[in-house]
Amino acid sequence: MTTRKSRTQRRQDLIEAARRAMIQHGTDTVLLNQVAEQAGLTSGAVLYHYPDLRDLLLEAHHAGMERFYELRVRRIAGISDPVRKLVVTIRSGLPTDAEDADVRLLCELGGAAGRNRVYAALLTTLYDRQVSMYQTILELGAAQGVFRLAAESQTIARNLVALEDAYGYRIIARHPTLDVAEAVELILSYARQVTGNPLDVPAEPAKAPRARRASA
Amino acid sequence: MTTRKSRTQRRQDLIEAARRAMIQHGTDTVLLNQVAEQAGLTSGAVLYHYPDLRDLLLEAHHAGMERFYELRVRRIAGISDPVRKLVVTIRSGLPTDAEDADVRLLCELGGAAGRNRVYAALLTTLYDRQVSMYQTILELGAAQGVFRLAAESQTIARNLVALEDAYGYRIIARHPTLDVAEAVELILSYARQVTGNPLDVPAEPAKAPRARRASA
DNA sequence: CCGTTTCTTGAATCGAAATTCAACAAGCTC
DNA sequence: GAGCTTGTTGAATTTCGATTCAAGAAACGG
Repeated sequence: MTTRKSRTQRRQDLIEAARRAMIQHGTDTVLLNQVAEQAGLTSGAVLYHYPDLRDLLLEAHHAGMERFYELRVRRIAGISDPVRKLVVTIRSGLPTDAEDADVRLLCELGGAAGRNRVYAALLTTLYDRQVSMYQTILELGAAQGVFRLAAESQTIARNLVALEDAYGYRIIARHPTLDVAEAVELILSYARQVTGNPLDVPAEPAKAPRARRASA
Repeated sequence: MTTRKSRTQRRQDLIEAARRAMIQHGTDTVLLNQVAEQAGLTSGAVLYHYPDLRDLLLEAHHAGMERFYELRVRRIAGISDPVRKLVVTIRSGLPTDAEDADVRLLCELGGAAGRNRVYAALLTTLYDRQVSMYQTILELGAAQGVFRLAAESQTIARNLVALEDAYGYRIIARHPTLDVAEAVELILSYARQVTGNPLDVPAEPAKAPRARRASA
């Protein structure tokens, strides 16, 4: 039936399938068969590659996180203006909408982190990396005299990431009056106060949006 | 074996048992037997009172949320000084530590909200109520001339609640360098900037801490 | 006390999903 | 293209938890 594939290729496929399955059915309610279905295989085949489903789920979460972070890094890679850089970073930290697959997965992870130390560690790492990212931007801007920081860069950076996270949850939970645009404004309100910069950057023309797997 | 109890009393017990069980095993991986065990009953008895386990879980989440909110309201009930009020409110929005039962349950809820509309609605309501709470405090302080608000009260209130939420998650996930005291400082940093008030309030002497059920 | 209602148990049943495994197919090497 | 390795299936088996239910114990009202 299904064409045979190389070990590494199939594992990659399975990780993607697991991501999709988890977003649809939940990190710890997803069934082996649901992952198999997403991959277009049978449960036996999945088990052949991952004798313990939990290993696969962990790898999938890891990959999802990595992808999310890498995407953000890539988005600001070419930008030199600190103001523009900061604004784009803020925008890239929020889900595109309530269906955003990457962020939904992260929310899932957040819920499980209270019970699962490995997931907790994963999220902690992501948080810290994002803080560093902001910190770099802030200090660069300060060095160039564009920002006049009203607190330590770490404090600001931590708060910025915290705001992103929290609004991510709200958006995923479909808050009726708190959409993406509103969340951006709320975070910008803080960022303006604390950088002493109006942060006037026109909205980008909508480019290719981030992958949206949860087509349910 | 177990002593017989009145309908309402037993239902109350079951809600508490469900709370404990969910914190230990996860909102949507908790087993009927685990709830029964927490209640010191058999699965049959649980089913007698709640033919559908999901109803019980929902009530338990609802009760947990209500308790969390009510506790916060009660904490600031007697305080008239807006500065003190604001600071106490900020402190009461964070978990006492990584084991804090109430907040762990809320995090669970957050993770499930992406898939479960009812849970999402529950959290949205809680968020909005907390925003109102802050908004009242902020406007009262502004009216008294103690605060000089640097943005709309709703904007500030939304950001304050968002920060609390996010740091709650970090603390529950045991971030190694972001403990409760640090989180309070981070939020206060924002609150100071935006109220134009130094918010100098000595730490309360540790009173009876919030219930900590997750003794696992 | 006696009968009734309410609550609880424990064992039996049912169902769903995980796990195992023999057979088979598709590449790969020489 | 024969023989080996690797990947995949599908059905059988096992496991585990939910569900049902007959029976019994505790309160309660007269």
